[in-house]
Amino acid sequence: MSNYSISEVSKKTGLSHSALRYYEEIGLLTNVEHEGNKRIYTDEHLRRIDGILCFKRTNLPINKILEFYSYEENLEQNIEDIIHLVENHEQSIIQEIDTLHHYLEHISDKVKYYKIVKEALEQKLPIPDWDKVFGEK
Amino acid sequence: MSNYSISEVSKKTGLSHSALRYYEEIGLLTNVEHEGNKRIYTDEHLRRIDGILCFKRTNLPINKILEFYSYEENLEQNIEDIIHLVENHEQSIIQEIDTLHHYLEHISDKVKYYKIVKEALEQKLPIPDWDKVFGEK
DNA sequence: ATAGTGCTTCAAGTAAACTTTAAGTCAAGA
DNA sequence: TCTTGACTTAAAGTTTACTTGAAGCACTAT
Repeated sequence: MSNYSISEVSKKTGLSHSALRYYEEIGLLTNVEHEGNKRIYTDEHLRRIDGILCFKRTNLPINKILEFYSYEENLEQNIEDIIHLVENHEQSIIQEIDTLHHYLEHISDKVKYYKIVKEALEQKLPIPDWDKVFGEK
Repeated sequence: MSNYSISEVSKKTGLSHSALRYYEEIGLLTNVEHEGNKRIYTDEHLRRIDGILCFKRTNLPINKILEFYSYEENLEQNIEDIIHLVENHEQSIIQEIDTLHHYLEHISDKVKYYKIVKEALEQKLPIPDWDKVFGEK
Protein backbone atom coordinates (compact mmCIF):
# COMPACT_ATOMS: atom_id res chain seq x y z
CA MET A 1 0.00 0.00 0.00
CA SER A 2 1.79 3.08 -1.13
CA ASN A 3 0.92 6.71 -1.42
CA TYR A 4 1.07 8.86 -4.50
CA SER A 5 1.28 12.55 -5.29
CA ILE A 6 -1.11 14.11 -7.73
CA SER A 7 1.58 14.11 -10.41
CA GLU A 8 2.20 10.43 -10.00
CA VAL A 9 -1.50 9.67 -10.21
CA SER A 10 -1.79 11.89 -13.24
CA LYS A 11 0.99 9.99 -14.98
CA LYS A 12 -0.38 6.59 -14.04
CA THR A 13 -3.95 7.35 -15.07
CA GLY A 14 -3.58 9.84 -17.88
CA LEU A 15 -5.91 12.24 -16.10
CA SER A 16 -4.80 15.83 -15.78
CA HIS A 17 -4.19 17.45 -12.42
CA SER A 18 -7.24 19.60 -12.90
CA ALA A 19 -9.41 16.64 -13.82
CA LEU A 20 -8.33 14.85 -10.65
CA ARG A 21 -9.19 17.91 -8.57
CA TYR A 22 -12.47 18.24 -10.42
CA TYR A 23 -13.40 14.63 -9.69
CA GLU A 24 -12.65 15.24 -6.06
CA GLU A 25 -14.70 18.42 -6.01
CA ILE A 26 -17.79 16.72 -7.38
CA GLY A 27 -17.38 13.77 -5.03
CA LEU A 28 -16.26 11.17 -7.50
CA LEU A 29 -12.96 10.74 -5.72
CA THR A 30 -13.49 10.70 -1.98
CA ASN A 31 -11.31 10.53 1.12
CA VAL A 32 -8.32 12.18 -0.46
CA GLU A 33 -6.08 12.97 2.49
CA HIS A 34 -3.90 16.02 2.72
CA GLU A 35 -0.45 15.80 4.23
CA GLY A 36 0.46 19.39 4.95
CA ASN A 37 -1.20 21.04 1.98
CA LYS A 38 -0.60 18.23 -0.43
CA ARG A 39 -2.98 15.55 -1.62
CA ILE A 40 -2.11 11.95 -1.02
CA TYR A 41 -3.64 9.26 -3.17
CA THR A 42 -3.62 5.57 -2.27
CA ASP A 43 -3.90 2.31 -4.20
CA GLU A 44 -7.54 2.44 -3.30
CA HIS A 45 -7.82 5.68 -5.26
CA LEU A 46 -6.02 4.19 -8.22
CA ARG A 47 -8.47 1.32 -8.29
CA ARG A 48 -11.36 3.73 -8.12
CA ILE A 49 -9.92 5.75 -10.98
CA ASP A 50 -9.60 2.58 -13.05
CA GLY A 51 -13.27 1.96 -12.47
CA ILE A 52 -14.16 5.52 -13.36
CA LEU A 53 -12.17 5.30 -16.59
CA CYS A 54 -13.86 2.07 -17.52
CA PHE A 55 -17.21 3.79 -17.29
CA LYS A 56 -16.00 6.99 -18.86
CA ARG A 57 -14.46 5.31 -21.90
CA THR A 58 -17.72 3.57 -22.54
CA ASN A 59 -19.49 6.92 -22.43
CA LEU A 60 -21.32 6.65 -19.17
CA PRO A 61 -21.88 10.27 -18.14
CA ILE A 62 -20.26 11.46 -14.96
CA ASN A 63 -23.52 11.88 -13.07
CA LYS A 64 -24.25 8.19 -13.69
CA ILE A 65 -20.77 7.24 -12.53
CA LEU A 66 -21.44 9.27 -9.40
CA GLU A 67 -24.72 7.44 -8.99
CA PHE A 68 -22.93 4.11 -9.27
CA TYR A 69 -20.45 4.93 -6.55
CA SER A 70 -23.12 6.37 -4.33
CA TYR A 71 -25.00 3.07 -4.59
CA GLU A 72 -21.81 1.26 -3.72
CA GLU A 73 -21.66 3.10 -0.41
CA ASN A 74 -24.63 1.08 0.68
CA LEU A 75 -24.69 -2.05 -1.42
CA GLU A 76 -27.26 -3.82 0.68
CA GLN A 77 -29.85 -1.15 0.16
CA ASN A 78 -29.09 -0.42 -3.49
CA ILE A 79 -28.24 -3.79 -4.97
CA GLU A 80 -31.25 -3.71 -7.29
CA ASP A 81 -30.42 -0.22 -8.54
CA ILE A 82 -26.78 -1.01 -9.05
CA ILE A 83 -27.59 -4.13 -11.09
CA HIS A 84 -30.05 -2.09 -13.08
CA LEU A 85 -27.45 0.56 -13.76
CA VAL A 86 -24.70 -1.78 -14.92
CA GLU A 87 -27.07 -3.93 -16.97
CA ASN A 88 -28.42 -0.86 -18.72
CA HIS A 89 -24.94 0.32 -19.37
CA GLU A 90 -23.93 -3.10 -20.73
CA GLN A 91 -26.84 -2.95 -23.14
CA SER A 92 -26.02 0.54 -24.27
CA ILE A 93 -22.44 -0.48 -25.03
CA ILE A 94 -23.64 -3.46 -27.06
CA GLN A 95 -26.02 -1.16 -28.88
CA GLU A 96 -23.31 1.39 -29.53
CA ILE A 97 -20.96 -1.25 -30.94
CA ASP A 98 -23.76 -2.30 -33.22
CA THR A 99 -24.40 1.22 -34.42
CA LEU A 100 -20.72 1.76 -35.07
CA HIS A 101 -20.50 -1.47 -37.08
CA HIS A 102 -23.45 -0.38 -39.12
CA TYR A 103 -22.09 3.03 -40.02
CA LEU A 104 -18.57 1.73 -40.43
CA GLU A 105 -19.76 0.01 -43.58
CA HIS A 106 -20.92 3.31 -45.00
CA ILE A 107 -17.67 5.00 -44.12
CA SER A 108 -15.69 2.17 -45.69
CA ASP A 109 -17.76 2.61 -48.84
CA LYS A 110 -16.81 6.27 -48.84
CA VAL A 111 -13.15 5.32 -48.59
CA LYS A 112 -13.54 2.99 -51.56
CA TYR A 113 -15.46 5.55 -53.54
CA TYR A 114 -12.99 8.36 -53.13
CA LYS A 115 -10.13 6.06 -54.06
CA ILE A 116 -11.94 5.24 -57.27
CA VAL A 117 -12.50 8.94 -57.80
CA LYS A 118 -8.79 9.52 -57.31
CA GLU A 119 -7.98 6.92 -59.95
CA ALA A 120 -10.42 8.51 -62.36
CA LEU A 121 -8.93 11.94 -61.79
CA GLU A 122 -5.42 10.66 -62.37
CA GLN A 123 -6.45 9.07 -65.62
CA LYS A 124 -8.46 12.11 -66.64
CA LEU A 125 -11.58 9.98 -66.83
CA PRO A 126 -15.00 11.24 -65.80
CA ILE A 127 -15.75 10.97 -62.11
CA PRO A 128 -18.05 7.99 -61.55
CA ASP A 129 -21.33 8.48 -59.75
CA TRP A 130 -21.79 6.93 -56.35
CA ASP A 131 -24.78 5.04 -57.66
CA LYS A 132 -22.78 3.65 -60.54
CA VAL A 133 -20.24 2.24 -58.11
CA PHE A 134 -22.53 0.97 -55.37
CA GLY A 135 -25.88 0.72 -57.09
CA GLU A 136 -29.03 2.65 -56.22
CA LYS A 137 -29.95 2.85 -52.55
CA MET B 1 -37.79 15.31 -56.87
CA SER B 2 -40.02 16.78 -54.24
CA ASN B 3 -39.78 19.63 -51.80
CA TYR B 4 -40.13 19.43 -48.06
CA SER B 5 -40.95 21.83 -45.27
CA ILE B 6 -38.75 22.01 -42.22
CA SER B 7 -41.26 19.95 -40.25
CA GLU B 8 -41.25 17.18 -42.81
CA VAL B 9 -37.47 17.11 -42.84
CA SER B 10 -37.42 17.09 -39.09
CA LYS B 11 -39.73 14.09 -38.99
CA LYS B 12 -37.83 12.22 -41.68
CA THR B 13 -34.40 12.81 -40.18
CA GLY B 14 -35.05 13.03 -36.48
CA LEU B 15 -33.27 16.36 -36.32
CA SER B 16 -35.03 19.19 -34.51
CA HIS B 17 -36.08 22.36 -36.29
CA SER B 18 -33.46 24.28 -34.43
CA ALA B 19 -30.75 21.79 -35.30
CA LEU B 20 -31.65 22.09 -38.97
CA ARG B 21 -31.45 25.86 -38.77
CA TYR B 22 -28.20 25.60 -36.87
CA TYR B 23 -26.68 23.36 -39.55
CA GLU B 24 -27.71 25.88 -42.14
CA GLU B 25 -26.24 28.73 -40.15
CA ILE B 26 -22.84 27.11 -39.85
CA GLY B 27 -22.83 26.15 -43.52
CA LEU B 28 -23.36 22.43 -43.16
CA LEU B 29 -26.62 22.60 -45.09
CA THR B 30 -26.28 24.88 -48.06
CA ASN B 31 -28.54 26.22 -50.78
CA VAL B 32 -31.70 26.07 -48.74
CA GLU B 33 -34.18 28.05 -50.77
CA HIS B 34 -36.89 30.21 -49.28
CA GLU B 35 -40.32 30.36 -50.84
CA GLY B 36 -41.87 33.43 -49.35
CA ASN B 37 -40.42 33.28 -45.89
CA LYS B 38 -40.36 29.51 -45.67
CA ARG B 39 -37.49 27.11 -46.13
CA ILE B 40 -37.73 24.48 -48.82
CA TYR B 41 -35.66 21.35 -48.60
CA THR B 42 -35.06 18.98 -51.50
CA ASP B 43 -34.12 15.33 -51.87
CA GLU B 44 -30.60 16.59 -52.29
CA HIS B 45 -30.80 18.01 -48.77
CA LEU B 46 -32.16 14.76 -47.40
CA ARG B 47 -29.24 12.91 -48.90
CA ARG B 48 -26.84 15.40 -47.42
CA ILE B 49 -28.45 15.02 -44.00
CA ASP B 50 -28.10 11.24 -44.26
CA GLY B 51 -24.42 11.74 -44.84
CA ILE B 52 -24.13 14.15 -41.96
CA LEU B 53 -25.88 11.72 -39.63
CA CYS B 54 -23.60 8.91 -40.70
CA PHE B 55 -20.62 10.97 -39.64
CA LYS B 56 -22.31 12.34 -36.56
CA ARG B 57 -23.34 8.94 -35.22
CA THR B 58 -19.80 7.74 -35.53
CA ASN B 59 -18.65 10.74 -33.50
CA LEU B 60 -16.99 12.79 -36.17
CA PRO B 61 -17.13 16.33 -34.78
CA ILE B 62 -19.10 18.90 -36.72
CA ASN B 63 -16.08 20.90 -37.79
CA LYS B 64 -14.66 17.77 -39.45
CA ILE B 65 -17.98 17.14 -41.17
CA LEU B 66 -17.84 20.71 -42.43
CA GLU B 67 -14.32 20.08 -43.62
CA PHE B 68 -15.47 17.00 -45.50
CA TYR B 69 -18.21 18.84 -47.35
CA SER B 70 -15.96 21.77 -48.09
CA TYR B 71 -13.51 19.34 -49.73
CA GLU B 72 -16.38 17.91 -51.72
CA GLU B 73 -17.01 21.31 -53.29
CA ASN B 74 -13.79 20.89 -55.16
CA LEU B 75 -13.08 17.20 -55.34
CA GLU B 76 -10.34 17.51 -57.92
CA GLN B 77 -8.23 19.72 -55.73
CA ASN B 78 -8.93 17.98 -52.43
CA ILE B 79 -9.10 14.32 -53.31
CA GLU B 80 -6.02 13.52 -51.21
CA ASP B 81 -7.40 15.36 -48.20
CA ILE B 82 -10.81 13.80 -48.47
CA ILE B 83 -9.36 10.28 -48.67
CA HIS B 84 -7.20 11.11 -45.71
CA LEU B 85 -10.18 12.33 -43.74
CA VAL B 86 -12.40 9.32 -44.41
CA GLU B 87 -9.60 6.83 -43.89
CA ASN B 88 -8.71 8.42 -40.57
CA HIS B 89 -12.30 8.34 -39.57
CA GLU B 90 -12.62 4.69 -40.59
CA GLN B 91 -9.64 3.85 -38.39
CA SER B 92 -11.01 5.78 -35.46
CA ILE B 93 -14.30 3.90 -35.67
CA ILE B 94 -12.49 0.56 -35.77
CA GLN B 95 -10.45 1.69 -32.81
CA GLU B 96 -13.53 2.81 -30.93
CA ILE B 97 -15.30 -0.51 -31.52
CA ASP B 98 -12.22 -2.22 -30.17
CA THR B 99 -12.14 -0.06 -27.06
CA LEU B 100 -15.81 -0.68 -26.43
CA HIS B 101 -15.35 -4.43 -26.79
CA HIS B 102 -12.50 -4.29 -24.34
CA TYR B 103 -14.39 -2.39 -21.65
CA LEU B 104 -17.59 -4.29 -22.29
CA GLU B 105 -15.93 -7.32 -20.73
CA HIS B 106 -15.26 -5.37 -17.58
CA ILE B 107 -18.80 -4.09 -17.43
CA SER B 108 -20.16 -7.59 -17.97
CA ASP B 109 -18.01 -8.77 -15.09
CA LYS B 110 -19.56 -6.07 -12.96
CA VAL B 111 -23.01 -7.30 -13.92
CA LYS B 112 -22.04 -10.84 -12.91
CA TYR B 113 -20.46 -9.68 -9.70
CA TYR B 114 -23.41 -7.66 -8.48
CA LYS B 115 -25.77 -10.52 -9.27
CA ILE B 116 -23.64 -12.77 -7.09
CA VAL B 117 -23.70 -10.09 -4.42
CA LYS B 118 -27.47 -9.98 -4.65
CA GLU B 119 -27.67 -13.75 -4.15
CA ALA B 120 -25.37 -13.51 -1.15
CA LEU B 121 -27.47 -10.76 0.37
CA GLU B 122 -30.67 -12.70 -0.12
CA GLN B 123 -29.18 -15.72 1.57
CA LYS B 124 -27.65 -13.60 4.32
CA LEU B 125 -24.22 -14.85 3.37
CA PRO B 126 -21.15 -12.66 3.48
CA ILE B 127 -20.59 -10.51 0.40
CA PRO B 128 -17.86 -12.12 -1.69
CA ASP B 129 -14.81 -10.09 -2.67
CA TRP B 130 -14.33 -9.18 -6.30
CA ASP B 131 -10.97 -10.93 -6.20
CA LYS B 132 -12.51 -14.08 -4.84
CA VAL B 133 -14.91 -14.17 -7.77
CA PHE B 134 -12.62 -13.14 -10.61
CA GLY B 135 -9.17 -13.78 -9.18
CA GLU B 136 -6.45 -11.21 -8.59
CA LYS B 137 -5.83 -8.70 -11.34
C1' DA C 1 -62.23 40.35 -36.86
C1' DT C 2 -59.67 37.23 -34.36
C1' DA C 3 -57.37 33.10 -33.09
C1' DG C 4 -54.36 29.52 -34.23
C1' DT C 5 -50.70 27.30 -36.80
C1' DG C 6 -46.42 27.19 -38.71
C1' DC C 7 -43.06 29.31 -39.97
C1' DT C 8 -39.29 33.33 -39.60
C1' DT C 9 -34.93 35.93 -37.27
C1' DC C 10 -31.62 37.03 -33.88
C1' DA C 11 -29.68 36.91 -29.50
C1' DA C 12 -28.98 34.78 -25.46
C1' DG C 13 -28.95 30.57 -22.75
C1' DT C 14 -27.64 25.64 -21.70
C1' DA C 15 -25.15 21.24 -20.27
C1' DA C 16 -21.09 18.49 -19.76
C1' DA C 17 -16.58 18.10 -18.46
C1' DC C 18 -13.22 19.99 -17.68
C1' DT C 19 -9.28 24.02 -18.13
C1' DT C 20 -7.29 28.26 -17.10
C1' DT C 21 -5.94 31.96 -14.29
C1' DA C 22 -4.57 34.42 -10.34
C1' DA C 23 -2.74 34.44 -6.09
C1' DG C 24 -0.63 31.99 -2.56
C1' DT C 25 1.92 27.99 0.49
C1' DC C 26 5.83 25.17 1.45
C1' DA C 27 10.15 22.67 1.30
C1' DA C 28 14.57 21.93 -0.94
C1' DG C 29 18.69 23.67 -3.19
C1' DA C 30 22.44 27.39 -4.61
C1' DT D 1 18.42 34.46 1.70
C1' DC D 2 16.46 33.82 -2.43
C1' DT D 3 14.60 31.19 -5.96
C1' DT D 4 12.57 27.25 -8.00
C1' DG D 5 9.24 23.72 -8.40
C1' DA D 6 5.42 21.31 -6.94
C1' DC D 7 1.64 21.94 -4.95
C1' DT D 8 -2.78 24.61 -3.09
C1' DT D 9 -7.63 27.25 -3.63
C1' DA D 10 -11.51 29.59 -5.75
C1' DA D 11 -13.56 31.60 -9.44
C1' DA D 12 -14.11 32.39 -14.05
C1' DG D 13 -13.54 30.71 -18.73
C1' DT D 14 -13.88 27.18 -22.63
C1' DT D 15 -15.81 24.03 -26.12
C1' DT D 16 -19.40 21.58 -28.55
C1' DA D 17 -23.72 21.29 -30.27
C1' DC D 18 -27.42 22.77 -29.92
C1' DT D 19 -31.96 24.96 -27.45
C1' DT D 20 -34.83 28.59 -25.90
C1' DG D 21 -37.07 32.92 -25.96
C1' DA D 22 -38.97 37.04 -27.77
C1' DA D 23 -41.08 39.25 -31.37
C1' DG D 24 -43.11 39.03 -35.75
C1' DC D 25 -45.16 37.52 -40.50
C1' DA D 26 -48.52 34.89 -43.48
C1' DC D 27 -52.30 32.00 -44.11
C1' DT D 28 -56.48 29.33 -42.64
C1' DA D 29 -60.55 28.46 -39.86
C1' DT D 30 -64.18 30.29 -37.06
